[in-house]
Amino acid sequence: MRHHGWYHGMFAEQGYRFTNPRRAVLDVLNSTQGHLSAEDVYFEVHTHYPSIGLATVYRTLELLERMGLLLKFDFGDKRARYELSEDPGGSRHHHHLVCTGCGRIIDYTDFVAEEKELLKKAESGLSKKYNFVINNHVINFYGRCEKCKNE
Amino acid sequence: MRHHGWYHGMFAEQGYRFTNPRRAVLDVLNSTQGHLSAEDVYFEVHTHYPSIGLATVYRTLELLERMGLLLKFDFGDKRARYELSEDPGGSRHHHHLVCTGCGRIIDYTDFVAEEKELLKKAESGLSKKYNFVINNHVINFYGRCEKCKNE
DNA sequence: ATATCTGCAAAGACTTTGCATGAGA
DNA sequence: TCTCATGCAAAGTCTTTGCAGATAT
Repeated sequence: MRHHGWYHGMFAEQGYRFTNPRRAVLDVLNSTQGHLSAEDVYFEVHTHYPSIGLATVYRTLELLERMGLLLKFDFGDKRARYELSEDPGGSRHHHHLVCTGCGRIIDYTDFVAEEKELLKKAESGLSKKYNFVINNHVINFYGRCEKCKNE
Repeated sequence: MRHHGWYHGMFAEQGYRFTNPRRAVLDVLNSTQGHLSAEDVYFEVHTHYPSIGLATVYRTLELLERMGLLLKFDFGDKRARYELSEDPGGSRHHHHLVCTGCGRIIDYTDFVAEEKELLKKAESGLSKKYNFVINNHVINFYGRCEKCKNE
């Protein structure tokens, strides 16, 4: 996990300040496992720092996303979900199974090797063909979990 | 392209009525190429049938999605995007390249074979392991198109 | 010192819903 | 006929923004 000093430098380099609200949001993201909504983060932050407002949480999440530290997902319910980004190959890199019944999200790390190979191929081919620089990708599977499959 | 009779039967089977607004929405979806927002559909429908309201468009899109005729996407701007669903292997099956600069969406059909193989493998493996029935998947690439890459 | 950041409340954007009227089977 | 669908406007939900006061460097 990354430490405050590392973040501090990262922010400073890009002309941003490493403030308490930002530290608090990062601590939550680091200590909780993924797919948190903005409100989830807000509640969690709020238990430790009640003075931090929801708008600041949104602004911080947006900043972290711009800095490339955070990924923003949409799983089909209405709210955006966030998790710290990790390179494919990193130990926490994963994709998602989304239950359209109850909204449950399952992380999986299977087939990472095959995925990586395909993605590498696709990324280079597509960026050449369309003169498009690819920064990121999303793979989601949608379906019904064991609790919801019989509805 | 599917014709009105086919749709009529499809609706009737499931206890729905094949009404003018629904016909109009389907005509728009069939005659325009993908990733339309609800408002896009509304404007298009509206030129031919000014009496049809936005709420009905939303309700129709939601119904079509439930019927499995329509796919709903979120490309990271705020609004949902819709396109008629097509089985992998169908001639119009494709995935998307999304420009995070200008929002442009490029359809591509490359690497479909490799994708299909991986997806088949992943779907069967994951559904077994997690006892999860997979109905659908999304693969998106995010990056910068040639116009936006130098910003 | 001073440019950036924050909290609050208000505004914004997209989508959903209630209800009386209208239309398909 | 009688249930389902529609139109309109109002309400809902998540997210963004304006601005005065606070904070990091």
